[in-house]
Amino acid sequence: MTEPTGRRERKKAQTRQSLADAALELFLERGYDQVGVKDVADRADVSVTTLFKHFSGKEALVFDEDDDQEAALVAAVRERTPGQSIPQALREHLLLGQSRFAVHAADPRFADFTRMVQETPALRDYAHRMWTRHEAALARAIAEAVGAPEDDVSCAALARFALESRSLIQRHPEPRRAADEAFALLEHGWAASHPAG
Amino acid sequence: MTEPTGRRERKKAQTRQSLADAALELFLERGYDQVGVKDVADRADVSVTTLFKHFSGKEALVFDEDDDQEAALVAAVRERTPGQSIPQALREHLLLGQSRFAVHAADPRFADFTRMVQETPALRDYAHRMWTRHEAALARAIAEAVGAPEDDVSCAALARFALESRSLIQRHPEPRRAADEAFALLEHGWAASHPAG
DNA sequence: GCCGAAAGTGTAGTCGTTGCACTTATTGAG
DNA sequence: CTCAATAAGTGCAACGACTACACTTTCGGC
Repeated sequence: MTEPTGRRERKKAQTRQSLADAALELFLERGYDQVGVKDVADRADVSVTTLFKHFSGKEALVFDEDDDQEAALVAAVRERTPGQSIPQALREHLLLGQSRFAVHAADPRFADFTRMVQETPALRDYAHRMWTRHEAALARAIAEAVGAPEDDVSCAALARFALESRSLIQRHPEPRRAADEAFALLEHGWAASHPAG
Repeated sequence: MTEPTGRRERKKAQTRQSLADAALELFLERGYDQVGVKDVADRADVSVTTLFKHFSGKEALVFDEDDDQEAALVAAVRERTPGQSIPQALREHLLLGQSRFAVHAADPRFADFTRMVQETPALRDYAHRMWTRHEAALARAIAEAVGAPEDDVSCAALARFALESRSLIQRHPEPRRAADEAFALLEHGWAASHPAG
């Protein structure tokens, strides 16, 4: 699967990993804002210049570059089980990620990590950005799925709202229930549950 | 109405205004990223230190601190015309701001300004932040209006989605139509307009 | 008139980030 | 095997946003 890479690429990957590890340790130890990129580079025994050759910025040190998240999102729409609505498919996709989450939730390291991300504005924002980056692709996928024009506003809105739901769900103590409510709103509308106003 | 200010406060306001003016001119002239805070301070004939006593950061130089936007948002929900739904009230509130927009759209200066904001990531993000900052207050207002618990997820979701709609609407060539579609989705749900998926 | 508060100044510093010129190691081709 | 191209890594100097500090000036209330 992950094959015959030369010594060069191996060393490169190793350096990258050292940096990521050093960053995570230090950030968890002292807190993100209390750690300088110099500290991270030092612990990884690497120069600051090298650090920035591997990561686009300080925040990127703690997030994996997941190029396939976009593909997974699009697939969730395109290959949803027949008869299932798009909002429902997206809700399930989100909960899947959420549960992959819960698996590791036992590991206290992981819990501390997500806590730190949520409490550090720079990291919170960065994570949100990485996630909502796929809005355009998702909007296109939805439009294609229902045969709407590529720039249809409803589709763009659904894409935006669905992606925004993630942080809504994540900060809730009971993610599944939160997801159900948020996506019920998207699916059936405000009027359905609040006829009064 | 807003008078009896001493010479002190007048000078302070004047300094602030000089800075805002200098910043706007320079940013429109050369582009946001091509201008340093030093340049702005120099043109306003003020030290950099003073600049930061008046503005929390470089981005804040071009935005008015509107403390009443939150109040207006809450009022739009609380004092909506009887029989009007909350999403509709919010749609109208957004379009009102949008039209106050259109009034000035004739001024080419203003058009250039908004173009610059949309094209400069730092400013786009800052504006978005300033706007969505009122999410919690809006969510509370909605919850109160329908008699739901203060932390109700549907209300929080509606607040988030309504606020997010703004940028969706703003980037659309036909704002009114975009607003209608986005808020129709919120009001009646995806299923209402897309029974197929 | 006096005194404290508040506006403004200059300097020096931190921190993230980049550019540059350089060394070193790996690789592929002849 | 050799050599040159390439890419990783280094150290230094710099830039730009921003802050801390110690200081001067200027109002405004008593």
